[in-house]
Amino acid sequence: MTKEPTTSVAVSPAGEAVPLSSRATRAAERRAAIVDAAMEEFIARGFAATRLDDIAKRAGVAKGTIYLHFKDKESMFEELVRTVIVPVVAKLTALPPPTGSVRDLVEAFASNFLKEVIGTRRGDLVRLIVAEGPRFPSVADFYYREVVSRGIAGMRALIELGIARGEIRETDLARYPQILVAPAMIAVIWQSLFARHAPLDAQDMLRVHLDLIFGERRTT
Amino acid sequence: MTKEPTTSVAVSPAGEAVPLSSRATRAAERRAAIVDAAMEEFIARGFAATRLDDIAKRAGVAKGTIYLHFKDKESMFEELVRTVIVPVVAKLTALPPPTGSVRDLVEAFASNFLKEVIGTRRGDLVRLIVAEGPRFPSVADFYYREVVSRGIAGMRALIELGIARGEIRETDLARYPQILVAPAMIAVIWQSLFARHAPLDAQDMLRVHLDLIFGERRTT
Amino acid sequence: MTKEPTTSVAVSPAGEAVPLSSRATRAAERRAAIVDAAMEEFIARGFAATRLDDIAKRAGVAKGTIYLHFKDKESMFEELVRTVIVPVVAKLTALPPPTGSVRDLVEAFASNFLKEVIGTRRGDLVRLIVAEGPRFPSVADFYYREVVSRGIAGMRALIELGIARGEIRETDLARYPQILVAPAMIAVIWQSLFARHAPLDAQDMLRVHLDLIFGERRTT
Amino acid sequence: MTKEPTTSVAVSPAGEAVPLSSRATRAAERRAAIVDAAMEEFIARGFAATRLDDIAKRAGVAKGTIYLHFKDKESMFEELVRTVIVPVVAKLTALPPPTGSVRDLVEAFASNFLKEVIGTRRGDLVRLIVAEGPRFPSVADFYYREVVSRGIAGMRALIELGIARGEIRETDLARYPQILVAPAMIAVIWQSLFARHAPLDAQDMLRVHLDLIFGERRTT
DNA sequence: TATGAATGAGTGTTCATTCAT
DNA sequence: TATGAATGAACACTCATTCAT
Repeated sequence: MTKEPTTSVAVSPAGEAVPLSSRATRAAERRAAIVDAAMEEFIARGFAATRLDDIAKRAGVAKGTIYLHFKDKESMFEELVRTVIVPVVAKLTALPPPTGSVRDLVEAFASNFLKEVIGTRRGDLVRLIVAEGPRFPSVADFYYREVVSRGIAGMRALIELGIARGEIRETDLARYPQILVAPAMIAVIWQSLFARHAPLDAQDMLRVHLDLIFGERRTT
Repeated sequence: MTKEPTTSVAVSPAGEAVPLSSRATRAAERRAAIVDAAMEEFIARGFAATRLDDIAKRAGVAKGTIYLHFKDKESMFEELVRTVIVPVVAKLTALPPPTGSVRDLVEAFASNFLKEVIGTRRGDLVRLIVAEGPRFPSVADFYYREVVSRGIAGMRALIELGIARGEIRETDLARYPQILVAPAMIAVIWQSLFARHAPLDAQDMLRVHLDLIFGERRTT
Repeated sequence: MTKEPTTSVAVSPAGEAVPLSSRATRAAERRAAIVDAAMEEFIARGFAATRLDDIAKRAGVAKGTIYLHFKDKESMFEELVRTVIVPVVAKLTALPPPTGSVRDLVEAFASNFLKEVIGTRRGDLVRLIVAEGPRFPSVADFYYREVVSRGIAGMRALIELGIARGEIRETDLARYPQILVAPAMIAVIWQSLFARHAPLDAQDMLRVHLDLIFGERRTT
Repeated sequence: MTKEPTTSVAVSPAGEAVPLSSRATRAAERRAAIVDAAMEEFIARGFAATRLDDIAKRAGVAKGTIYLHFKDKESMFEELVRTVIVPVVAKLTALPPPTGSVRDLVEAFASNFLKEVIGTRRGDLVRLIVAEGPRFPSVADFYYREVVSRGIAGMRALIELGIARGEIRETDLARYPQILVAPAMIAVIWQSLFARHAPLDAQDMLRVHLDLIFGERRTT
């Protein structure tokens, strides 16, 4: 994903293959390559310790090229987070059809989260935001506005639905949707930090947690 | 606490009047001042962005002095985390008398955690470790060994006791003590990142979470 | 003059209506636009601090276009000075008819100089040459050969005429025509540097200077 | 002058020679070395084209050392001009005893100027200020305030004295002391730019100029 | 032991120049 | 011919580390 940013369709300098990559396309590809590479590096080393040289090398572009797309290192970091988060938000907003039990909904959600976030680049991004948030208020703000507040609102709606339908007994839970997602967040962080000491079966843990909330065991 | 480290009469963790500071005492004081200052700076800026100059200034010592106590910046960071964590571990190990209900125990624990960690320097330390862990495996290792694994073990013991006594119904919880502490960890991180967007009543949230686990409401 | 260089109908130094701009005309226009823009920028910032980007933007051409007209930044600077200086030299050479007194001649000359040079772009060019001369020997050489030596020769001729006619008493002046033009040069530099501190009435100053040389007061 | 900035008294690592250079002295020496080196480089290349690396090398210090004495390149340039100009001002202010004729005074002054400025580093400094003044208003301001305005005032006083004593006929000259110094300034610039094309006998030229002002020839 | 001046490798950023389109 | 995206060498400035005092 990060390795081959240079050509989109044809490589042959001869010409037979149609050069489908317009100037704009090429530019977009380069930008994407830079974003990917930067993501990788920022996650691995944090903002301050990341060298633009390394990003450029990894992206397969010259250092100066970065400055055609981003004002400076800080803006790059900020825009990067935005760029990467937006599609996640999109998926998050694309709520699944409200059929079946609330538990099913939440479980589907959790399952998706497990697949898409925990142990992936996106999970590392969460850790990155936790790490750099205090030094990048704009990033923390953006993340709160776009992800956290929406996520909390969505969870709250689900919880209230669960309460209304009698699936959830603990009515106060609606005041703290954070509780619903806390184990998932912990799982994300755990995988980054302690996976090699004690691997965590995130899926099973989340199931137990849902049992706690929805009251009964599910036979998977 | 961090501002006046140069005093030669000293406070001493215990409290008796100190004999006017021997050479060794002076050295220990200086080291403590450096540790305090470094803690503050590392938390505020992260490892890479922290300047030894600033640490020295804040500690009231010359830059060179730091090198009389620590080999280099990395070692300082690693030892620092150890130094600061040890007393926390001590308290954590000093488990309270096993009288009363398990819920009472856990609640006392949570209350202590609220007071001692959330919204304090120590809470920030947790975030710091999350942030820098991947780049400082030794720190992550140490933290896992000294804090996390012990904490998990302790929680598991409590949970098993709760199950044995019939206070906790969800027997699988013993497999994932992380669930018990997840909301507390989330609260720590939340305060660092989103407090100004949406302040979180950590105490109330933890109570709701315990209601979930222990099944019934507590009248505070 | 510098703002709208892209016009395709053109002005042509002469004045006749231009035949809708041939390819060659277009090229000449572009080159002129670049020269104007470069002049402006070099004067404002000096050679080293001037960016080709800015010149291109001001000239309304792409950066690469500059390289179709000039080999590189240095050549551009050198050719630029030549290009701008040539018409000045032309005027200077077009000595006015030698009628009337020498003082009248010199005064006409000074008056022209005041109008055409002091406080104008051309005056700034003089300062630019003073500034960059040492780093651009070819420019200094060219300027000396085309402007200074001719000017000195011309002044000397005038002075000798003045001496022959008895208008100038100080015969040694012929050895140092620089003295004749010194106040004018100082006025040029003064306007660039100190005008806002203490504006200088160049015209009046030159009159006083001529009184000094020609011995009597002139009633303006 | 610029080459040996490192030790002030003794070199021998042995120790017999008294190490007269205190810490403060050493620092002052280093600063002086940097100032000298910077002066040399700025004069040779102008502000923008001068590399701190070269200044450091020439001064015999590490690049970082420069930043112990100056905030950045700009401040260095500004302070440099101040530092170098101040002693000149001092001499200028130390007006010679007002005995003898005004012409004698002015001639002494000119003679001193010839020796101390024309063809020396200080003369180049004047050219440097002319060159960089527009981009460093603070430098132009300082130069005007400390040198130009004082110089003009001093010259005017002399001229008025000359008029009062009947040595100077042209009473309007008092309004433009610039005329008095113009040839000297021109000489300074001429030496920097055109000396190799046509060397100028500045001393003789100034004498002719004074003849013009004071009316009669002096037998040297 | 403590200092802080000095060092110089390292990094973000700029900009003249090139070249595929 | 004209473009402007891409390049990468160059440069100002920083900061961990050393060491003479």
